[in-house]
Amino acid sequence: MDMRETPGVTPPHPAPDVFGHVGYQLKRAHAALRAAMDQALRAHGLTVPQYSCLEVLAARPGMSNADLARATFVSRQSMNVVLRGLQDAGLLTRPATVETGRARPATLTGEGRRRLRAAQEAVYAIEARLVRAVHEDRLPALLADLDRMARALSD
Amino acid sequence: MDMRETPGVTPPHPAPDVFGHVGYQLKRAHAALRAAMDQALRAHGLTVPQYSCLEVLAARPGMSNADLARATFVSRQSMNVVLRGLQDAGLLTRPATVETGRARPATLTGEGRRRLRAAQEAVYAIEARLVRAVHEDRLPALLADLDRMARALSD
DNA sequence: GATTAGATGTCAGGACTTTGACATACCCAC
DNA sequence: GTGGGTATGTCAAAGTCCTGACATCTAATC
Repeated sequence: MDMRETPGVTPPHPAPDVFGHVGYQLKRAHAALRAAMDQALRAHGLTVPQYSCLEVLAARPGMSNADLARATFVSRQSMNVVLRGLQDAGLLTRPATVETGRARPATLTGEGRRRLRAAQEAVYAIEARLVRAVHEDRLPALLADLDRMARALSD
Repeated sequence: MDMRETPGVTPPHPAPDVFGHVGYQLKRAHAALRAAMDQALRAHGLTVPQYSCLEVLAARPGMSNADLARATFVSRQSMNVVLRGLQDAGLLTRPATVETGRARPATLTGEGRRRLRAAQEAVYAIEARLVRAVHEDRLPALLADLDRMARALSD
């Protein structure tokens, strides 16, 4: 057994130090993705939260503020200002009033779809680099592992 | 071939929508990890950047402000305020002056090591949940994929 | 030795995000 | 119907982080 001068907490798996932990590598990959997306989207006049909102909204039209916040992993308040900005820019519309409940469904405008399509060209190039980086046979396994990790921490 | 009503950009791999993209699942897993760590560290009076700084510093004593910023994926300015806070709390020390260059090496104090060890107990429990979530035979492959993705976006 | 480039620490300003709080609206048991 | 629980939208305040900028220090180049 390991008899070095480590009276500390034993890590849950064999790793020489923090840099070998799953959490650290997850953070590192996410930081790289965030930086790449930030730079790519700057040319299109969009921030990452704005793009995420448009992308999710294109896949699931009619989502409410709270729905979008959960789907993009930010607070309702943050998504609220994002929606305001996109609405003022004419990229999406929300009914001023709604017959039942408080949730106002948001839908993309034509201009919103156009801007999203232009931005997707840049972002999908990044996604393609991610996909090429992993061995293509292992891509489904990677997606499954990410999903299981996320759900393991959410219960 | 796919003949649905999609005149948009074709995604780089088969996924019904955004939620199947690698980038999205990466973001989701990271958000779950961040939330879990935030909650776990609150009991120990540490923020995630503070804990990251202590953890990295324990693995590589004597790192400078810029070194720590790069290792924890924040700006030098953010790391500077983190170091100030930890220094004021007596968890690490930096020499006021240095014989050569501007970089002041930071080292943990005894109290810093004690606080880190206490916090590690909580954080390593989260890391253990991550490790259990993935099939243990695939853990090395997962770490390799995360590493390759991060490096693929950093060149 | 002077100069240029690169790296570091720090300050000021602004942008973004979160926490806390409150009012409104639905749903379900009773 | 009524009360409790839950979900939503929004406001205010605080915290966090980043971009831009500048001075300092080293090392390489001429």
